[in-house]
Amino acid sequence: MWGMPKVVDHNERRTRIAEALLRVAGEHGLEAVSLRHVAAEAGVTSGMVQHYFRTKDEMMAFALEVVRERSETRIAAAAADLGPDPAPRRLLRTVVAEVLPVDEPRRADGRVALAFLAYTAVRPEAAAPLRADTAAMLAFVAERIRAGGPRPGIDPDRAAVGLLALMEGLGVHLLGGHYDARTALDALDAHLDTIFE
Amino acid sequence: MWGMPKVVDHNERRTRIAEALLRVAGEHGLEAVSLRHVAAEAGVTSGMVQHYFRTKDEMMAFALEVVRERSETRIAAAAADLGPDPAPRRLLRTVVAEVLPVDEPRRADGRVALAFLAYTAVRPEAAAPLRADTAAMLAFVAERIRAGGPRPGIDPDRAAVGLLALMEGLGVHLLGGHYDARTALDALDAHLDTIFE
DNA sequence: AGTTTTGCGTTGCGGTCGCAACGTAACACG
DNA sequence: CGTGTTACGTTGCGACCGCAACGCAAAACT
Repeated sequence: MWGMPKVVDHNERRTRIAEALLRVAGEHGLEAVSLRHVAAEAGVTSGMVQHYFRTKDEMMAFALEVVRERSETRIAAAAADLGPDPAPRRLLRTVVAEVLPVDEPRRADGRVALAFLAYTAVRPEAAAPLRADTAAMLAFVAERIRAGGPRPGIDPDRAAVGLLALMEGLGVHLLGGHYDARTALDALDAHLDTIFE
Repeated sequence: MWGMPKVVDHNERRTRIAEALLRVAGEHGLEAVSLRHVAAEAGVTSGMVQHYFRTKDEMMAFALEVVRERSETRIAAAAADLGPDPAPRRLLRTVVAEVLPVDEPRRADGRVALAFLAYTAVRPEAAAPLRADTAAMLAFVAERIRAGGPRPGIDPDRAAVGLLALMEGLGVHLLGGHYDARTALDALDAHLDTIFE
């Protein structure tokens, strides 16, 4: 990345702007996301935002990408904290619990994710990366279930679908304040009990 | 065109406008919901919309109420179709499957519900009715599980949380096109297998 | 040194937004 | 028959929107 008139990490600026977008979206929803608003949150001029994103849709798509990478990183870190070769059940429980919106930072991320979910539901062309993400997670979870000695009669692929759906649903309900973190975690553990011995 | 200038069913008009709002939201998301747009969809002037809803927030809140009542009606109808005293497991499976976005009309409703979920996540003051709704469902499901002879070791309240979360998650994933209806229904049945004999 | 390229700010245009204000027509009621 | 009330329609204002256009400074290349 050499030889450009000004030495600026293009991608880093885009990321910084996208993070401002995510902050705005986490607080007031995606409908509050405008070029000027995001620019103000990022502490730059709206002209600069337009310099790094030719269109708003482009900015949105990039922000969605940032969200995905961020949660991927977070999950990987949580998994790494368990040390090498953790027991599958413990791994899955840790990863899922890590994503659940149980404290404010995680709730903010959850609100952003929910907003983008509704966003992609109406713009199918932007939903592809999310689909790929879930497919990867599905394969990973199924593999871990297989490796963890599931109860007899448990189909790992089916169980993976169930576990991820449970995670999503618990997240949504937690965000809505329908019950507290303990209730959600208890339900998670009870579900894991039905998969593993 | 008959004489009605004075004698008008206030609530019926509000509902008709709200339904137009839901159609707009289902197609283009909540951010496309504006007074003029909703008015056009409803085939009335924007002035009339303002006559029935003093503010946009008021219109939103009413529309949310309509969504809730509508799904409540739909669920009750599905339950009634099973005749008197249906087996709890069959009841629960029918009700949950009824709500899953497996065909276009249900997908449209699902998109609306998802949009409002993201909406209330950022406007906590509008989330109360949703919370009450889930609480009622939770109680109903737990009671049905209790009545259906759950497997030993199953706590009905915990299981109710799990089942409703699974339903929510399967719905979201179906909306995103992450897998097809059969996969979701298989996961649902597998989950019910872990609750009942 | 001069040219080019890039980074970034400023301005403003056409459009849409929520909403208040006002006008009007048809009824209800005295 | 006049008066108030309800049910709309119309207009327009101030704010905000995305985005194009243009200007300019500074760094890189020749």
